[in-house]
Amino acid sequence: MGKPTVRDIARTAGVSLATVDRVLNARPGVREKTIARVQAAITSLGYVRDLSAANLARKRQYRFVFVLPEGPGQFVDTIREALREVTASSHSDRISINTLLVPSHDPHATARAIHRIRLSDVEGVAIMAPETPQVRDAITQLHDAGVAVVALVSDLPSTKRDHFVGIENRAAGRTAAVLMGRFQARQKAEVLVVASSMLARDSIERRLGFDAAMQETFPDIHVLPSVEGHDDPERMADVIAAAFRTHPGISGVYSLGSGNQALLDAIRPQRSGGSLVVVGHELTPRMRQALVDGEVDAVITQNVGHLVRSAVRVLKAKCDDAEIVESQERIRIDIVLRENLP
Amino acid sequence: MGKPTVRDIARTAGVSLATVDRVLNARPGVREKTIARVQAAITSLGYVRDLSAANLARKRQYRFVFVLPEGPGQFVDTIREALREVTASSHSDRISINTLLVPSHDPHATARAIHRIRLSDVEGVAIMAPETPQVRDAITQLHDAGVAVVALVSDLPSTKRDHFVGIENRAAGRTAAVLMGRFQARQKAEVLVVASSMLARDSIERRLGFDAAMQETFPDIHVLPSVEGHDDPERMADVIAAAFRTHPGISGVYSLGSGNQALLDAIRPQRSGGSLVVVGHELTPRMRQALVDGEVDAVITQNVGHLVRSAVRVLKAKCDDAEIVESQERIRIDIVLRENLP
DNA sequence: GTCAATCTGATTGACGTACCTCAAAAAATC
DNA sequence: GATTTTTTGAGGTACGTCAATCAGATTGAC
Repeated sequence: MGKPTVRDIARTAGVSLATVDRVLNARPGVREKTIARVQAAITSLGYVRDLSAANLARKRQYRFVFVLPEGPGQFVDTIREALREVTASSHSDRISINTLLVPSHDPHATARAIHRIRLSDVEGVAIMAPETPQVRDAITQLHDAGVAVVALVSDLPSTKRDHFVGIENRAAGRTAAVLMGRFQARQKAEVLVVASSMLARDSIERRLGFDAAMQETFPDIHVLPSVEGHDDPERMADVIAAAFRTHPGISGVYSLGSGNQALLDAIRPQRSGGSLVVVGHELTPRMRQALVDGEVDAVITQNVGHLVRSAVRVLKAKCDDAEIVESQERIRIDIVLRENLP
Repeated sequence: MGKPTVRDIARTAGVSLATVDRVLNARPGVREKTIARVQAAITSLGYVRDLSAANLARKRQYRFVFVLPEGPGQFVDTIREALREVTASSHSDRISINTLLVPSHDPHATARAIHRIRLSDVEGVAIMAPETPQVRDAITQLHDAGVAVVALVSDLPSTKRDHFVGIENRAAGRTAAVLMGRFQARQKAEVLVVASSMLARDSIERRLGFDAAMQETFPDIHVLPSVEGHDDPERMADVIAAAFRTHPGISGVYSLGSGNQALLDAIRPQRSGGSLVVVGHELTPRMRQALVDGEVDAVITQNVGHLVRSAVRVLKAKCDDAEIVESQERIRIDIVLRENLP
């Protein structure tokens, strides 16, 4: 005997198909007592509704929108690339994905873009944006319209988002710290922290984690105040050069953000005989190359493919209001060395 | 307009539904010319067959069998646990999974178990076992009967397996080496390698990778010949004690296998004032605890949840003969420190 | 006991595909 | 040109569920 169907439930509960249907889909017009009878039959038979048949019957479409920053940036590029892949392959699961690019660092534009989403045309939205009042309001509106919302990469904790898909950046910072500390040749060392403000919250959390872990585990390592390059190669070169001039003993560089091109270029001339440990975030093509070339020693990253797929799965689960498989959706903090490059 | 259906194809190709059906399902009785016409219509319309509707119509069931070693061992336990989860949640995707436990290290029993699988009742098999002639023959039989076969955790490269789901153990060994080397406080060091023969091939490959990377990157570190504990706590204690007596300078221990309980117990008494770097494989509950307690410095592992889900997805894809999303199915070599414990 | 409101049953037609049959048309063979 | 073979068409049923209708039954209020 195959899996039990609605027919079997109807039979064992002693009701008609129509009633079973009403119960299953929480439609009105069934007495409490009858509902209970049907529920009992369902559990006793171990019935699980055939979602694909159901979706077929109701011509269900999952329409999701991903709101991503538009600006240049290899990390966002890898995410967009992963999203393209997922978009193509999830076509067959009745899932259609649209991508909305908004200028980064422009909360108003982000909020406007979200507002422009035709609520009746969309079941779920994934948002990668810094948390600002404008964005918060926009998310509230989405949520109140019954649209599922997940925060991507950077959490939006004080909004009505349903879920956060991304890594815990504090732990990522701690991880970076431990690698930085253990990779140092000497106990005493000076480490430079470079910020490139992508998503403010992420950088701050990483920095906090980094400092905390450093202090706990490597009290002899001196972490310098962070310097910022503001995505400008020339400025970055100046800032880095200045830092190395002031602190000739620097033996480690930790890059908080993901815009690493300028930083890597700026560091290169500073490498003297001594070994310099470089730790950064996000496995972009550039960082991959840097690992291979030995320019960077470790990259803390998150699997963007997993990230995007997880976001889609979570959105879908929210729409079906199904359970989320926590262990599957937890994004791991990946440590990538040259040796375990994926 | 929605997605094109078979009807649309029939219309634009100027043939009947039956013919489209014959073409789609590669049934005989259609002229080459007509097939071409239908194919043209399919591509021009961008038709993608609705798999869930198709599966519904053909009452398709994916019946998979996982052949796993039975013996004790926390690593296999975690796999079984992950498999239980997947089994439960994939019920709704027409996927039913049975687990077959066979005594580990018994190639004949493994082969017998595989032979006992009723070929007509199964679409795919995932096997975690060492490669032996008996197993190879059994897999050949499966393959010839049209059953999809994937090797799990440990590859079976010279068999007719369709796919391997697991990490590249050589790279895992290299990764372990680099961590071991960089975590050492001094350049000169002695490292003990401990084997616990789980799946022979894996250990050998890890060892090869470990040695190679050590030699390349840390020529000053002396890697001792590996010692074996044979899963026997007392023996392990003796062997370890002996090693530390002979080489008092040991400052690193690398455990190749996954049976780490006995090893950890054996190491504890040997810890003197000097720092001892311990690197092992597989994030079992015991290893997790050891990381938290600082008994172990790094664990090279693979995400067992991902592993099992990937195996299922691959088996399903083979059955549908659909494309495999390589990037999704590549199992990463995870480096786990205390700081990035998932 | 009547009436209305509330439940329930029976039935039907989708959804997109698979698979089957039977007959008609076209092509190949002689 | 007649015969056989191959190809195609038309149509139906089924899969498990949803959604809708309409008629019938039960309930509760008065």
